[in-house]
Formats: sequence, structure tokens, C-alpha cells
Amino acid sequence: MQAGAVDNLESVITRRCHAMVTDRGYVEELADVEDDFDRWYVEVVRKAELADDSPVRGTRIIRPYGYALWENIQRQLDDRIKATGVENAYFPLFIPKSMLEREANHVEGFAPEVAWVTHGGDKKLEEPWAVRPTSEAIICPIYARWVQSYRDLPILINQWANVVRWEERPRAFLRTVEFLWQEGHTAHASLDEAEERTRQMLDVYEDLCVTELAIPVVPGLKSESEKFAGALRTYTIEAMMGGKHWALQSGTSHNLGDHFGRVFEIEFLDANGERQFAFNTSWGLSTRIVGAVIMVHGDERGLRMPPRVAPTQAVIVPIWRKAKERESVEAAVKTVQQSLGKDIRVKVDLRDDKTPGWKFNEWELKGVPIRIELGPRDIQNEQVMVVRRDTGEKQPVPMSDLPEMLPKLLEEIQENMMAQATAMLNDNSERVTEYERLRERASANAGFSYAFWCGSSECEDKVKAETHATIRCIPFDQPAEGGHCIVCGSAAEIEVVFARAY
RNA sequence: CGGGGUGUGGCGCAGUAGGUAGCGCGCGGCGUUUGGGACGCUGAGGUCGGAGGUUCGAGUCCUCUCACCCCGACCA
Repeated sequence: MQAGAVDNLESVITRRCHAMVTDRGYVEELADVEDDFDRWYVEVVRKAELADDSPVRGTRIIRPYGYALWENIQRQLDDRIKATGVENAYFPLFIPKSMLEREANHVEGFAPEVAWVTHGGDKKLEEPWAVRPTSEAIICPIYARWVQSYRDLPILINQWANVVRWEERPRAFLRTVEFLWQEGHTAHASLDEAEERTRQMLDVYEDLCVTELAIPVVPGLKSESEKFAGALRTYTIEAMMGGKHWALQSGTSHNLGDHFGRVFEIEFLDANGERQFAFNTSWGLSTRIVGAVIMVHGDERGLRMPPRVAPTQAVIVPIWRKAKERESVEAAVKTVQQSLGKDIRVKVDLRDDKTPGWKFNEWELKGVPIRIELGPRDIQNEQVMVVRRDTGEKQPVPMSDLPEMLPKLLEEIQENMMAQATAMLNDNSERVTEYERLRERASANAGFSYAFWCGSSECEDKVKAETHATIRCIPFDQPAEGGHCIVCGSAAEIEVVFARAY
């Protein structure tokens, strides 16, 4: 036996022992979700085939399984957006430099992360084009053309698009140089109406997260320093990720006031014949949300897909020994599959080069909510074995009960996952009154810390510099009475959420 | 942009003293297997990130360069 072989044998033995000790079954080569969450994330993304590395720095390939998840989320969100009266359209990828620079705060905010097109073929452009980091600067001037009268308002448009932001430290789904999102852009005749729309769309995002993704969120207002470049105010939903309990800004909605209306001259005559500038909103939710699904629900065995958006809701794994058995098992599988109809997304794993055990592990890694095992013994008893991904619970179910039982079970899993995610959020949130406690919690990755804040950027900056925690939002849900600023101790009216963020 | 690290078959790695590459996984074929990541036999696959240099001879030594990863400042 050669040295290499011995080493390898030892490493295999070590892995097996480790697996037994930590009770992780046969899940191999996946970093521990508690000990090394960042590596776990990277590995899950790759092994579950959600995304792959790309030859271009900072960009990732979204593989079919990851894209299917995104498409399901997209569909749910698109329906909700349209239900509020918004229509989809498409605006260009490129924005002339001068247009991007019209709104001062906007340019300043995005300048460091804009990619520029300077040449067309071998001809240098008169004026460079920005690759859109967001589309206000190209959409608003068009709106200006479309609006003359208050009767032309509101304009309610959404687009599904890719955007580019030159990020330094990319992470699959969470922060990539190019990413996919939807961006809604509306124009209104009054600030009140714009405000109403801004809040309405934040509610849409919250509903999407809670209802479809089983992700509880803390909705609120961003502080001045955290708001969108050029906005009057920014609302956000903040979700708590598993592992390190950091926050992830999961969707934002901006009331742009008339800042963009003025600089892009979206001017109209109101009912009194007075000239006015339009009020705008913009709101976006990106593929980043896929990262949230991974990090909120994943466990030591890999992903756990929320049933409502799971690309595959149930996978049937046939089991056989002999060719004869195979025949009858595959026939039974077909019958079961047909009995389930089109209401649930079922996949049958007929691969004969993988053992059932291998398939179990793979589908668990991929987070399929329900596994159905069907073998000779089951055919005998006219049943199947049903295994829940969320609890690992395994039970025999009569084949005839399956069509009725499965949709219910999927809902139950969805609810259970929401309950678990809510428990995680609550268990890792604390109201703090001492600065030292805030510091402790930040360094211990203890989650969200609720504390009073006087509103000064000095206090905000101090916390950020000393603890790395930032004000994630000023929650809508505020305590009845005021208190004292966690930093300076002066009287404070508002409570904020401090947390480290992705 | 500052600090640290790594580049060797698809992936993970080894390569001791310079002598023109090796292991595991994976992959193809055949056979036995299949209720929690099966096994045997057999086969294909790399010029060692790139450029230059030292040397009879470089994966190994030297110089330059590129890329990627990790840690810090900015971000949906």
C-alpha cells in the first residue's frame, strides 16, 4: 500500500468518525453550519447547484436549480406588484454620463460602483455611458416626456432587469457585480400619494417574505446615513440570517420626494393650472433574497426550501434490488406520480447509477421539502414512505391518501419553517439599555439589539466604528414611551435595531 | 486600496535532495449491487497560472507578472 492511500484511508476514517460524533449522518464535506457559517454558505451554494463560479471576477453563474427558485420568487412578486396596478416595461442598460450626474446625491452615492462604457467598437464615445447601477437617471427623464398634466399621473411602472455595481467583495447572491432584480419606478402628483405608494410596496415585500419564503422581517425606516442616494427617505425590511445572526436588507422602498422630479424636470400642471414637479418612488428586491432563503432556513444537512417556492416540492426515490422489482417499482412510481397531478411539483429520481442512500443525501442537501420512498415492501402494503426535510420525520402513508395528504403536508412544513425562523429572530433579539451590552452582543454575533437612539449621526458612527453594528432600521413598531440614547445617554424618542449586516 | 495566503488532471491534494508528474474523489466501459452517500476489474484525462532567467536538465531555484481566496475600509 502506498503512502497516499494510507493517508486517504485515514482521512476517510476521520471523516466517518467525525460524522458519527457530531451526528451528522453521512453528510460529508459540508462545513459545519454553526462553527463555520460563511464556508457552509459557499459550499451549500456550490454543492446544491444553486450557483457556480464565473471566469469574470465578481460575477456568478446562476444554475438551473437556483434560477428555478428565483423564478418562483419572481412569479409571486410579479403577481403582487401587478395586483397593485403597476405595469411592467423595460428601459435601457446604459445611461449617458450627464444624465446619471443630474441628481447630486445620487451620483455621489453611486460613483464608486459604476462601470463605464467608453468605446463602441474601436471608436471612443463622445460621452461615456454608465452601465446602470439602478435606473432612476434614465427613467425619470423619460417620465418627464410623458407627463404634462396631473391627468398623466400617476405613472406606475416596474422592470425586471440586471444591474451592475462594481463591488469589492462579492458573495454569491448576496453581493455580486451583476445582479438581477426588479425595480419599480412611480411618479405622482403629490408627496402623500408617493409616500403611500412607498409604504404599500414595502408591505408587498414583507408579504412576499412572510407568506412565500417563510422569512419574518423587521420593517422600518432607514437612518439618514443608510438611506438611498438621492431619496427623501428609505424604508426597508430586515431579515435575520442563521449562523451568525447578521441582518440582511431584503427589500427597500424609497420615497424620492421631488428631488428627481426637479432635476429631471418632470413638470406638470395641476388641477388649478399651477406648475408642479412630480414626486417619485422607487423600490427594489433582488436575487439577494435567494441568499436569505439559504441562510435563514439551511441546516447542517444543507438547504431547506420553503415549499411554496421550492423548485421541487417532492421527490420520489424508487428502490429495488432485482430487475423484476425494478419493473414493478417503476410502474408504481408512475401511478403515484400521476395520482398527484399537477398541483405539486414532483420529481422522480430514476437514476440507476446512484444508490437510494446517495439520493436521499443529495435531495436533502438540495432542500426538497418532501421525499417519497417507494420500494417492493411498500408496493406490498400499498403505501409509500414519506419523509419531511424540515423535521426528518418518516412515516408510511397509504398510496391512496397521498394526493390529499401531500398539499397539506407542504403547508404544514411551510408553517413550521416560518415558526422556526420566527423563533430564531425572537431568540436572538434583545432590548438593550447599556452600551457595553450592545458591544458585547455585536462581538458575540448575538443578533438584533433594540436600543434607543438620540438621532445624531455622531452616536450612530460611534457604534459602527466600535462594534461594526449599524442601524438596520427604525422599526415601525415603536415602544410606547421614550428612553435614553444607548450611546450618549440623552433623551431619545426612537428605538432602532442595531446589528451587523451582510 | 492596506495585510495574509494559494496557484499541479473536473474537484481536493502530494511531489521530499533539481532528473521531464502521483494519490483520492469524480468521469467512461464491464460485472456484481441498490430501504441512509456500494464494490471489483478496467480505461481516459495534466506539462505543473503566465513570461523570462540559472542549469546538461526546473513543478522544484531566481526575477517579473497575472489570477483567485481570506482579513480590514464601501455596498441591494
